[in-house]
Amino acid sequence: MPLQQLRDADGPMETQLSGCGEWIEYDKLQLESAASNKYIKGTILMKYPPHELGTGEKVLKIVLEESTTQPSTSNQASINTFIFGKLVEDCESILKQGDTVVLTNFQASKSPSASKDGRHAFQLELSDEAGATVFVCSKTGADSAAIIRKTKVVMQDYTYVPLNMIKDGVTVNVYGVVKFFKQPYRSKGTDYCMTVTIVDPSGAKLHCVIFNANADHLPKIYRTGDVVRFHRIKIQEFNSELQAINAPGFSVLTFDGALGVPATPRASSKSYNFTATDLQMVEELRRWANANTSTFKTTVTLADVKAAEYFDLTCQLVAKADVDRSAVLLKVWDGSKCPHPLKDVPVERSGLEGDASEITRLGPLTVDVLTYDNHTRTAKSLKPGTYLRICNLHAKLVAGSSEMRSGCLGAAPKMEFHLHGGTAYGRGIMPLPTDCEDVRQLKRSLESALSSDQDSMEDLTLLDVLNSSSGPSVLTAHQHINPKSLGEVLHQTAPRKHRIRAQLVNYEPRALHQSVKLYCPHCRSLQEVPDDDDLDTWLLDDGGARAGSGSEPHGAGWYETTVWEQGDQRLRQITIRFVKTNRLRRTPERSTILVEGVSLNELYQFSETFGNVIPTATRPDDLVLNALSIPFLIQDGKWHYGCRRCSDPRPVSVLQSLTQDDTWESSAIAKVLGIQQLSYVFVMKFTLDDGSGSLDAFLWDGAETFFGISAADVMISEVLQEKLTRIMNRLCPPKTSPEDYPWLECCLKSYYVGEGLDQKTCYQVFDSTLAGLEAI
DNA sequence: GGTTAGGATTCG
Repeated sequence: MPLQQLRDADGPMETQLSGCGEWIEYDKLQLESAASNKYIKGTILMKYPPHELGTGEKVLKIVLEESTTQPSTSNQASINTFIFGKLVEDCESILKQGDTVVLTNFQASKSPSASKDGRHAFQLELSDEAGATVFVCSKTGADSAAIIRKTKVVMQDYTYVPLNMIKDGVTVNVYGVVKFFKQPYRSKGTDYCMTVTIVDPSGAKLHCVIFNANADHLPKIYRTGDVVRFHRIKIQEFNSELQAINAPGFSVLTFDGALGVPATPRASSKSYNFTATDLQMVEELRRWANANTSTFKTTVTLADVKAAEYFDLTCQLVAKADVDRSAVLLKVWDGSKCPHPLKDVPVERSGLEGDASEITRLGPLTVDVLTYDNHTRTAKSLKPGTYLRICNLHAKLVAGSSEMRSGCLGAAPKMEFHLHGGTAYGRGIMPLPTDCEDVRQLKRSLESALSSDQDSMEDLTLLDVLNSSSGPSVLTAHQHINPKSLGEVLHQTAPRKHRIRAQLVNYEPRALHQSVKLYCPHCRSLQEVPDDDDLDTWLLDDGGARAGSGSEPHGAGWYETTVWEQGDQRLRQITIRFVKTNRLRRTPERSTILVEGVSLNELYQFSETFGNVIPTATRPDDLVLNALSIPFLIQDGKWHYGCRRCSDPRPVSVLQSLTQDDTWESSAIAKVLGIQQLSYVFVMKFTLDDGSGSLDAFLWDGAETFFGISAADVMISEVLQEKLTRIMNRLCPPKTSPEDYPWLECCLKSYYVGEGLDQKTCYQVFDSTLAGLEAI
């Protein structure tokens, strides 16, 4: 209820306000968007006549004084307060000078008149759009008791002016499609600034300048073509053209301009009004803009960049380095290969911030971007791995200096990428959130680039892990290759494929359970499978310690909750949430449960009974996954882990989207939860010897085919673990002299790892399968 | 009730 009256008869004001949060004094106010858990109190010192905006919406200005009991000399003691929209009508008739009011869900912004009127440096802005409530405690209780109203929460009906209808001097609401924008940058004054040009089907365009002390409150525009909704922009004339500037109560929503993607508003404030009419408006503008694509820039990737062109690049940061005082180097990639010869910016490897193996692995696809002047500040703040849009990047062709010196005209000039200083043409670097449409598309390009790179002959990551860690015949898929001796193999350059015949004289790890690792197909890193002791500790630390916070997250109707106490060493509260589904038959083995506060033993027990078990933890407003060192899902007894580097975990509530259908596959669960699943792989090192030479070869990719056993299954099956032991004992028999070891035939491929003098040749067993396993 | 900017390439 936007306006409520409090009566003395109903008890002390403080009691009546319980539930409105905490009282905040004027000098503790902060520049934040509406804080729902705080209220502010004051006496009405002045009340001005309401004023109408060009939108038809009313504004009421009142001045509040902190306290009537303690006279204060502080200029913080009175504060300008602006009330917008539907709330004005009620406040205008009910509020009287001298009344005490309490305000919630207000927004504090800088007061531009503070230096003149000597009042508080901030002002308060209230609108029902932001959920503001005004409580009034009238002195003349008898009179106003008659006008207590039960006002319904009626949202303001906003009117939007077509861009060709706007007039000088009015404050209006508009919708438009972004034709040009400069991303937020620091102005020479006190605020961040952003300029936006919008267009609409009326054919007119409007230049807008938006300021805010907090860059987060500026429009979240990611690209031209985005749709924006501005509330309360003031129209004024500049250089004989109309321009818009943010007016008091300004708010903005931004939408992706693509057809068919969800119209999810990116808001400048925590609460906003969004109706079905808005949705129609967004869709209409999207249709119009997409039918007139000629007005917007086309997407350019590194593969299709032209010489001397300025373009916007959507990419991921791989590494960065300071070059000098005015330049920072960014190494970026977008999954495509730039066809031009590239100029590399010389920097010390030690000066590069970023994952060394990533820098090496992605090297052939990365480009060097030099950023200058004002952009170095942004560039320095970026973390490798961040997704970026670099706007107005200059693809510059430069003749190589050595070619110039040797007079070798005609030598291919090299391409350099510069982000020049200044903000002209929207120049700048913008980190993109991982959930935006452009990043989704970029990730697909990066993934496909990685998977087509799978066959490349280098894999530093794998080698790093192996170096730091502590008969039967074999059928090969390449019978057409003539077998070679290991002596010959050792004398040939890499990369090359060979078929060999040798004895397995040693293998590692000897403890076979250590041969199963977790592998991320995205970043290609390997990690150990967590052991039980660690898991038990992490589970109780992560889940158990916080369990029992009591309150159930909001909107929790999609599961049923059961809670009980468990008293072993320390008292724990176990929470089980049974996810409701549309299924007629709900059997435990087809059910999904969310568990919290459980020990490892209990987790094992639940996973034996229930089909899907998801360990969770409670946060104040949400149910979340635990740290990714804990499995995010146990499905049919299989423990699924997520990659800490490549996952972007979402609140567990997103699982609701699965309750409508039957797709409770681990991959579907991982996808909605934002988890990059790790797969179980075998990783072993075979020492092979055929008398002519000896070498170490890795067995991993293809190891499941080699053994005919799945690495994930071997984790949960003692039978398979015993079988693997028997296989290895057959291939490399203990208590037997080496000359009696069986001979294996298999395929080997060689590849280089490292650079320069550190380069070495490695070998990998591939495309090979053990035969005669039935007998083992 | 309004300083900042007010789209307009390029030193590197």
